[in-house]
Amino acid sequence: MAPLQNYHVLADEFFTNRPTADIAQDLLGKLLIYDSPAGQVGGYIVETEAYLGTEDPGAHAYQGKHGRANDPLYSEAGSIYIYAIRGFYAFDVVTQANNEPQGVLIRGLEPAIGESIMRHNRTRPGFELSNGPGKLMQALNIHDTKMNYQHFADSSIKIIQDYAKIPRQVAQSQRIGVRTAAEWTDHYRYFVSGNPYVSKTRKRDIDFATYGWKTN
DNA sequence: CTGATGATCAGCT
DNA sequence: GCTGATCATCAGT
Repeated sequence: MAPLQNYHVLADEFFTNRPTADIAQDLLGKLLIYDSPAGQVGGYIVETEAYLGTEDPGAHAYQGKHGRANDPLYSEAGSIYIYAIRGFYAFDVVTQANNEPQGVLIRGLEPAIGESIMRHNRTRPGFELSNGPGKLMQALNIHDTKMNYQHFADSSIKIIQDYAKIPRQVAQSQRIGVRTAAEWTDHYRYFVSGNPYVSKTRKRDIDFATYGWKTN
């Protein structure tokens, strides 16, 4: 797909007024684009995780934790929250109203725009381009938190409503790298079943014919 | 190919 | 100093 000039970012209402778990599922198939210094890059969201605020033992805002690093989570819906983890960076969309620190972690991207630029940003071959939260940030060439607090309406990163794909089947699992009580572990990671850019996908589970998208 | 292990660094205490 | 919403490597199928 060639770089896009005409599109509509997802409205603020997309990120409010319903459970963050629902928002995380509806983000699958949406196109994320980034106007990087090297040119426009982007891809389809294939894996997400929901983080549900102060009650969620896996969330950065658990028990009201609130500091400089996670403050963007407390800002308005549709804002960007980037954080550092073990030498890498990861990317969240903030959901719900101000001061309601919920968000959706973007964990996998199927490249669609500027793939050659993304490949140049990563040394690993094949699907390892962007099948994980830290990996996709390397592919986008984002290595800091400077875009924190920016809103999709006026950021060089955005998630748009045009050109979206529809998953044939959305699968769910426990969240990766989060170990908490059982009631919080089962249902908050969502992914396009059969898509190879989903992290931890086994080769035999890839649907090479459709990559897990509806084709008609 | 798959599962386990060590590396690594920003942010908090 | 310590702690991860992780990644690349390696040894065993």
